[in-house]
Amino acid sequence: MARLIAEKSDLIAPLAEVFREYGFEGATLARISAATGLGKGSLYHFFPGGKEEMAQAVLAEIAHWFESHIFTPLGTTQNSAHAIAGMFAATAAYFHTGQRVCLVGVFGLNTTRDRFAQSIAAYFTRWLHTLEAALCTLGHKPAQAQLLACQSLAAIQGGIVLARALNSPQYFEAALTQAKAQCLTVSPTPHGHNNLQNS
Amino acid sequence: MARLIAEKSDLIAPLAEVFREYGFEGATLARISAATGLGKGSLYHFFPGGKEEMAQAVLAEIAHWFESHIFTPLGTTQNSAHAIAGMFAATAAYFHTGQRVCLVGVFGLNTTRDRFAQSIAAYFTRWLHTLEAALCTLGHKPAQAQLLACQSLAAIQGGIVLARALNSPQYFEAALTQAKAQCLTVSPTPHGHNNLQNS
DNA sequence: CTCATTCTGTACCAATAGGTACACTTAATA
DNA sequence: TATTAAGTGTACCTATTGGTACAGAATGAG
Repeated sequence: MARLIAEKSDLIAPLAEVFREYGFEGATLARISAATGLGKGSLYHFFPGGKEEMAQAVLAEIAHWFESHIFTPLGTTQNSAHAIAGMFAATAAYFHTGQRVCLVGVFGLNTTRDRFAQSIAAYFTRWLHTLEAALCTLGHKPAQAQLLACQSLAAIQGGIVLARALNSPQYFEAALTQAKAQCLTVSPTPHGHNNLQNS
Repeated sequence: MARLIAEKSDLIAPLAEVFREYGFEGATLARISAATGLGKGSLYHFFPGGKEEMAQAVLAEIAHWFESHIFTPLGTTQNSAHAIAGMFAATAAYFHTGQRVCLVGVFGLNTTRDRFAQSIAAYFTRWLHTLEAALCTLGHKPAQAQLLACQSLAAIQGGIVLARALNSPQYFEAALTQAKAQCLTVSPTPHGHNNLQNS
């Protein structure tokens, strides 16, 4: 069997950058071709379904990355304060402090949402629920945990919007520190199972 | 002088909706034509500069709307608690509780930003500074006011992303109530000029 | 070396993109 | 009612769009 000259997995990263920069409609095959260094022939060899299949592959890769780098650590790290702080740190790194756009969020904002509704919804619900569970473990009341998780994801996404719009990462950081502080400050702990002992 | 059959001002609203739904690149002249009910001839009569001029006109109208409905009230309303609460309410109404996208934010997320960088930056800086001033008037310390303003705008923008992605306004509301509560809860007021007297 | 498979470049396609040219209609004014 | 400017529809232009077809190059297995 012939060795693969170009690996499909090597294409995901440049593909993702093109979709991020130009959106789904603006990501023309010419731009994709330039970013990957591959002609249409190769592109359609790897992705017979065209742009739609390319975007699906990118979304799948993103889902996989977040699963192993964000969601799993968030759900398994013993010290939940560490887990949550780690999530904020990993997120800030992934999004280049807001200078790099969230592809899933961007796809959700225009009609591209209709094509990828399932992947988009899955991404955010998974994140929301994992964070919520970690917040409960930390000692937040369930209702409060739900609210904090929602607020935190909004801060991340909104921080990206502001940082991009004003072309400065400081706005991402400002939005994030507030959310992070609120997550890690557990209320007067009436009966919650607080485990801040060794953070 | 002949009366205008179609008024330029009547075109802004449908134009804005097309740009919101499809983004700048996805807003084709065919879609614009369908949304406005005007053919290319009329469109280019009103906007000789084409799509770019249309988008600029929409951004200008948005800037004007926010100036009179959000920024001016925020800066002039005597009771600053009322002013800030009013801003949140007006914002939620404008964005249809997160179901309607912020065109300025969306434009900032992809390469469209480069075309309209000035309008985009002006929109957010104006909002940021006006809110910051109102928060100071309320009694927040300057540094805290700056942080809260940034956090609030991030909550709004992030709330839109979540509400769109998950197709439910509840996420917008969740993100907003937290931010609003923090803005209106002024810290133990050591020497700040708090004016919550008749809210 | 041979061969089957994988990969790639080129040529091609119909459809649509944004934009222009211009003759035509509409309608307020004088 | 004639004039004049504003507004409109249609035809047309070139460039680019996503996508297909396919011959040929690369490559490891036998």
